[in-house]
Amino acid sequence: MKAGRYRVAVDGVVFGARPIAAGEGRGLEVLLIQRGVEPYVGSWALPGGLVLEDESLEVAVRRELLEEAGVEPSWLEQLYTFGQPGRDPRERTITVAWIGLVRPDRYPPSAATDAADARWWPMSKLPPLAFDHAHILDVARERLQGKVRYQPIGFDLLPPEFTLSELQVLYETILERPLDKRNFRRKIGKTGLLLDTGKMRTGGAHRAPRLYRFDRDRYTVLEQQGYLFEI
Amino acid sequence: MKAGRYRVAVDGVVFGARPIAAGEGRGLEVLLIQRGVEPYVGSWALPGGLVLEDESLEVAVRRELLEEAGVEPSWLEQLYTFGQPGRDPRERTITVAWIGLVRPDRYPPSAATDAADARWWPMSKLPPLAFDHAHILDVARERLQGKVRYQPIGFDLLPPEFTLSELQVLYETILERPLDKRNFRRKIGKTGLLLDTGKMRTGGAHRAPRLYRFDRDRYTVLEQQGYLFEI
DNA sequence: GCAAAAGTGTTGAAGGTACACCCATGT
DNA sequence: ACATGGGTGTACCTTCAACACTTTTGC
Repeated sequence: MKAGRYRVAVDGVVFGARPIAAGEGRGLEVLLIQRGVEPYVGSWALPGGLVLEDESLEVAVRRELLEEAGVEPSWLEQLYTFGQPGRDPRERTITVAWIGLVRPDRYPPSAATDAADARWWPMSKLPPLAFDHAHILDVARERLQGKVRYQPIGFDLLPPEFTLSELQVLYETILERPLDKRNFRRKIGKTGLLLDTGKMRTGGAHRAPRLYRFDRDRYTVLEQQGYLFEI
Repeated sequence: MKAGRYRVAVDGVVFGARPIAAGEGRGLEVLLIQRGVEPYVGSWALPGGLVLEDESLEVAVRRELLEEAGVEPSWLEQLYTFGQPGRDPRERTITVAWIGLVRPDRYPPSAATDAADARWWPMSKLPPLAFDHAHILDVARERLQGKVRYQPIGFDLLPPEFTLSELQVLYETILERPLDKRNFRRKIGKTGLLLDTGKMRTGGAHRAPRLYRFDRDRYTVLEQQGYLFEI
């Protein structure tokens, strides 16, 4: 047994969620592409591909996500590296998996992009996945649930302006448990990271809710001062 | 620019700590090896090496740690993958870094092993490191500080039987801040994960402290029930 | 007997959880 | 007018932080 050189790939687990009416429970979605080549031709898979010679891992995954699925995640971080021999039937391939979030206003569901075979799948109704991608996706879901509680990444899943109910439903969706409305609002309010735009969302069937905006600049400042976001 | 095959390595950041008398403050230590070949010959580096053709990443890092430094970590998890082009001056090498803990009773400091050029270095007085290993070590230190608070891995740094003061000093060392003795004892006690051995450590210069043992089996059970350890 | 570490409880502050009603709007 | 989601405050309980003295042992 000797050391060799192996193919090195990156895969991106990109989650998205559209502004969902409370109660509707559309749920979290993940971006998958349909494979056009062997192996697993026709199967759905995480977008990704081989790392080019002069690019970093992060540049590689961003390039692949843009080429294959037309998305540019507003948040992206390395998830885990999967390197089990045999995970790719052709040849040993080590893949560095990344986890990312995409705002729906940047990537409308089922929109026409050059990636005709990319689409969002609800996490509750996934197709069979190629390679060990089901496992990777599972690791990603757990990481997202942990991460969202102490880093304000939920905002990367919402349009720039959103209502408190939308934010709450999003957190409930990710955490897979209900949250108390009044406690949630108090907690979010106390962070001081929400800006009241003064605007209302009109046109809904009921009382018009206030629209808020995430104060990203303020978070950057607070973060450097050691501030800990927590929900 | 095209995709190629790259060298894939694993590196282990192994932390250790000997039972330290309170106040002595010996601090956390990390295991380094002195390089015998170019590049960076004579420099200190993290133990590690290339992944063999039929081994998983975890097997590879365990093998390298045993071969190069003679240690078998009682806790080990993947840290991060570093793949910046140019991080190895010879040829592009992607390294999957791991973080581990070793109990001192398994690996006496400066003991003679077949790894003559391996030794513990105090985190406060590190030598210059080869490659980007200083950066990797920094990432590992932060991860350890975060991890130790909500996973009972501190016990992997102590001998099987230890005193509460030793445990507290260990936590203070890792977290780099003092802890209140009474609050610490209450918190640790409430987890129900410590077994009183009934024994005392005699031979010390002062009042003999009780010896405790970590109840690993009980933790395994509690963990599966969703129990969250927290200090 | 003294120096040094072991061991032990209480109190006040803060934060978390549970809970119910009125308000505004569109149909 | 009614159905639906928007929006608000309080009381209780749990948890966290701060704090000082007695006990045991070796020298």
